[in-house]
Amino acid sequence: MHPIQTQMLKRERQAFIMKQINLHNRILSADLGLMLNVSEDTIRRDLNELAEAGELVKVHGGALSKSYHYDYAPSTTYALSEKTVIAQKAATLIEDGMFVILGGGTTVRELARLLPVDLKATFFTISLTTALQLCDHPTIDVIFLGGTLVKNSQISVGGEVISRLNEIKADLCIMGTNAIDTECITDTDLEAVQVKKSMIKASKRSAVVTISEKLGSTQKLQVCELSDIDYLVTDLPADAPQFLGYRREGLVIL
Amino acid sequence: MHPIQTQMLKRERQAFIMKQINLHNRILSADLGLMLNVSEDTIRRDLNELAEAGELVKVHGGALSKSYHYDYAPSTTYALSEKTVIAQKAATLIEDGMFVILGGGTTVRELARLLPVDLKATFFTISLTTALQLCDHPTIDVIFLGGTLVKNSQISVGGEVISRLNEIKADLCIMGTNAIDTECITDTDLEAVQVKKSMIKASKRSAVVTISEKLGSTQKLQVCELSDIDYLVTDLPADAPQFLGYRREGLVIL
DNA sequence: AATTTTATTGCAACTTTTTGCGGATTTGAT
DNA sequence: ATCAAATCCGCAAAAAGTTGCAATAAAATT
Repeated sequence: MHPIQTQMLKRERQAFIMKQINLHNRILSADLGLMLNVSEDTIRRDLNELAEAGELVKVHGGALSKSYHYDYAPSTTYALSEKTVIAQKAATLIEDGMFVILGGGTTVRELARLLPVDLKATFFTISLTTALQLCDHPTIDVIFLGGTLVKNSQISVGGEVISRLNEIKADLCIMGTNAIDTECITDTDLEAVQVKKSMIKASKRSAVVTISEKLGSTQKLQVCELSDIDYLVTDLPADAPQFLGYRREGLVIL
Repeated sequence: MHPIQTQMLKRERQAFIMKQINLHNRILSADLGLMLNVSEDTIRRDLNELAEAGELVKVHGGALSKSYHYDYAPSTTYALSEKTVIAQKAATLIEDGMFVILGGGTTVRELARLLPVDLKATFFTISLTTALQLCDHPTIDVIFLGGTLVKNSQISVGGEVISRLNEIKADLCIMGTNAIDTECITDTDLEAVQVKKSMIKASKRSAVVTISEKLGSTQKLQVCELSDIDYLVTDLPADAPQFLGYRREGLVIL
């Protein structure tokens, strides 16, 4: 990153700035000043002009690419399209007559929304929003596993839920997760972790649904080992390179 | 989860925070401070700004995803203004430290919405929507009484709920009703009626909330005699002529 | 080519924004 | 009730931005 020697025209300089922006999505005024060997005042004037022309977004300290994803979609589910893909894949795991335990989270809710209309199965859930979604389905049975409600995540936890789960032997359990790496599934809330453990124990098979962004992340509390789950469902194709290290005997990646 | 090295623009930092929030639904200020290598004060200021912009929900210690918040749609509620009046009157029955059982229906949900923000009490409910509404309250405890869900009313019924209710001795029970006349409270759904009976039995005192329109109507299944309830809360003033025939020893009309 | 005009640039003084810190205060959990 | 963590408040330093202006460079005009 050496300073440019020769005298530059304003046009060239601004072209150079745009190149940097498109390359790195961000740039600091101070860095540009050094690179172009002009005062930061000049840089700022350039950035303001380019911002005015809509070429970039000026912020305190530098500028960001217009395509930079700093504008978040409000009031809609994050990464909805990915979650829809996941939900559709996960839905194929459910067959008529099954007993299925569903957890909380927006991905599972999306699954609940996309269940085939003619499916006849029995669902247990600990999530208020998932339960509400399931109530919209005409032919399934829905059983809510009551308990103390965690306000943030709107799921029920506590001994009540766990002892109920101990009485159940379901065919399948589908849950989201906060974090997953090649070793284990982890989460942040102790109570929720307890319940998830029980959900897995109460099911013949367990599926974890998650957007691929979460692959490789870790939280403080362990739900289970990766080997304890039977299906991993993400938005990626099953043969994606991101699954390196995740593949093993007995784990089906969808 | 390694700290970020290079100097970050504020906007980038906030975008990073939003990503974490959307990914993990909740995040601690302390963790963000470590990840981004800035002071917690800065994180808090960011979180407050994002909260102000409606991008997330700020809580003590960190922030939550906005996607977990019950979006109440008041426009769809029939006779909302009457129900609001009722809810406000009924709310006066609840005092700090009480154990309260809440039923389903839009009037009760409205009550849940209008609880004083500083109320400290424990609520039991069988209604998904009432429970969701209660989850928005900062200081109360909420316990959902699980069971088989009735899809159109989104309440749980069945032996499960009833045996749970048998274990509870609450101070107050507040329920809506389908019909009420000078003799008794009646309803249409057998399962729901069973649960209501148990709710009343599980409470020292019982309140029925209903819009005055329903006064004088009758359904096929009896929940209880009018004398079994302690409070009748409607949109009418307590001395309204419509209450002729309803007044009796031990029934307070609000 | 000389000259006028216009635009660009850097500088200095001043304002605003951002950030971290100490201490008072509130909050949440025990 | 008690105690530690989280938050709030004000402040001060550093960084970034703004403005006016003079010097200089580029462009236009004669």
